[in-house]
Amino acid sequence: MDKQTVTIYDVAREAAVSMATVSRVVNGNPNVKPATRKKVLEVIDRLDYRPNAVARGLASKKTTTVGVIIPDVTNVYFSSLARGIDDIAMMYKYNIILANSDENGRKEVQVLNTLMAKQVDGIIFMGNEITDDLRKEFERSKAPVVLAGSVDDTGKTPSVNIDYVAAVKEAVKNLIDRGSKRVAFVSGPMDQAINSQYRLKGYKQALAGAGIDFDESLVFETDYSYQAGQSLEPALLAANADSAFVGDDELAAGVLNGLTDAGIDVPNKFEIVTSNDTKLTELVRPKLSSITQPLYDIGAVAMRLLTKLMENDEVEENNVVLPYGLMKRQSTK
Amino acid sequence: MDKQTVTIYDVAREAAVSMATVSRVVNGNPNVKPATRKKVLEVIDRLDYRPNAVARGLASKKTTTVGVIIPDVTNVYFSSLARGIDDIAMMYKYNIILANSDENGRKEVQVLNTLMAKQVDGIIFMGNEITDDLRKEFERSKAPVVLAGSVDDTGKTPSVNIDYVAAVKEAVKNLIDRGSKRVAFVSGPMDQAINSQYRLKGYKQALAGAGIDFDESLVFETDYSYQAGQSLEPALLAANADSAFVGDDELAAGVLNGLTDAGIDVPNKFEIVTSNDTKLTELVRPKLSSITQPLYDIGAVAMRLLTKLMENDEVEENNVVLPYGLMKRQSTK
DNA sequence: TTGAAAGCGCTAACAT
DNA sequence: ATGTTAGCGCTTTCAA
Repeated sequence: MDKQTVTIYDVAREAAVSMATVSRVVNGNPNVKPATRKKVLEVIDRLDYRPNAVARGLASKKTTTVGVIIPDVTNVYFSSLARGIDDIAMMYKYNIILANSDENGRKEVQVLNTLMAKQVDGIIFMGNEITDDLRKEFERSKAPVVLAGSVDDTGKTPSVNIDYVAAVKEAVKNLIDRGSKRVAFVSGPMDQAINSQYRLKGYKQALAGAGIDFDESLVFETDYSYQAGQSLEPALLAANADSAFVGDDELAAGVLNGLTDAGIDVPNKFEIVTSNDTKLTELVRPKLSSITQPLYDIGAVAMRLLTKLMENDEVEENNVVLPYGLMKRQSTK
Repeated sequence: MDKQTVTIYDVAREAAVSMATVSRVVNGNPNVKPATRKKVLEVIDRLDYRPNAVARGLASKKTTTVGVIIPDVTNVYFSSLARGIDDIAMMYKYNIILANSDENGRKEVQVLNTLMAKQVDGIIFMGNEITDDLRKEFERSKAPVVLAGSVDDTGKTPSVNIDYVAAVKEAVKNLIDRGSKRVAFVSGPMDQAINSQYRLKGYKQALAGAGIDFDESLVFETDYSYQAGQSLEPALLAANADSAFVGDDELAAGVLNGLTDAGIDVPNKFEIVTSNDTKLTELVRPKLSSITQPLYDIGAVAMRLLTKLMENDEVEENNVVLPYGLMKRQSTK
């Protein structure tokens, strides 16, 4: 009935060798006489034998799959990282189990547990609020964990990022230097360390550098959505802001369009600089000036770091910081 | 050294029952006396026992993971489907192995093989060129395959789509009815059935319905990228087109911006209607009018269909067609 | 309601 | 260079 599955045993019998020998040729072990190898290969081909990765995983305790936790695949920032992760994973013969978390702590812990149950060899985590619960899970995981584009302020978890503080500082300084008197700080949830500990810090440093007092009323905490940005226009104007640093591109696109649709001239009356340099920045008009980040590379380097951790290779630096840049487009003068 | 892994055997010993009993309580088998269940649960908790999904997979021949082949996660159309897939998968306790294919036939076949080697219980395939090689793989797979947002013109593979012919026909008819004399057909690769067999057909039907002769020079075959669209502007004008149907949103955004940046007034001098109704349509200015598709649902329904196939449930219809719509925004009059 | 025991398909010592 | 033989950790008859 069922397409009869061919096992290593069948191959061994047909080729008149032992299972061990078949296993050796399948795994490229050099200790096989060319003649036998040829014979075995011939039988494998004839029977159309395909090794069962699950059985292999049980016996060898390696599944060659890694778990990837992502807030939302639909967000271009994260999917860009994911693409880098998958490409490098494939290069090193790993597969990816992808799970959306919505940055929901409960979901994250739960997913983490099922990934561990599935015996993944490693985990890449994206998400900006590393709660203690989460950190505890990371620690008791025997599979190494790497953060991609996500910070753990304790620095305990290996990670790949850019220097968010410096990047925001520079971006905001530029705004001020060009004459902006009241720079708004528009960010996602402040309970995420990346916003409260890093970006806000860079913002404050830029203000301090210019001798400007920090003004709480210029801080806009919202969620990462286009709509949220769009509806911010009245508040932004009410606060007398004349420019904004924004922590996410979709959010920034919303801010931009909200302003423009209300007749505000960007960049002449209001400048905007965003954070992630996703392709969205090129789609809108005016195009969004942005901090640039090597998105694909953040994912790729994170995966590469993970392979080293999984294979117990030397790792010089557990917290990799990749270079950022500043790209002037049309939303700044 | 190693965090000692707790096995079902340890639990059985500690609870003074057999492995079979432990297995029963773990799997919610009702044939266990409440008292024993309680005792076992208590030991599981105390030892912090976590069932090994790989061992379970080997013994039960079910891995509760499905493979998902996607052209590129970074494309919002596909990532939107992927999100629907993952949510429903999670709801039914499956995990997703996600693999990017770049719609490259060789890669697709290879990925398909590693997914089968990993004993996935089912596969969701996105990608619009189902070659014979691919179809052959589908057939010899014991795991069921479902296409999401992707057509197999032979209709042999279960799938979830909208009626592309009717949708394009209607979109183009609207353009013509509003006065467009020369509607361009801008699509991705023509070796993809969705373009050559479906969309083009709808386009031709609309022309025929209006008594307009098909003009080869109005067909623009390109790749699915923003840049490709942007650089199409001279050709579009040279062909004397006064409107365009475009097969992909990123591509359409490129066409729109290419035109606008060249000083063409959209929609007054040139109308554009796109195909996928991703969030990109709302980001650009003017906003893109589009065929609407229930993107998330296409993924969700595909995954739901797959669960039925995997569990041998009744399936009324193997080729599900979801409703489409037409959304007028600002790129059409 | 519970247990014994035979696998699932493979890897990895260990022998030879 | 090749074979023998334990497992890997679990599910699943089959008996009791």
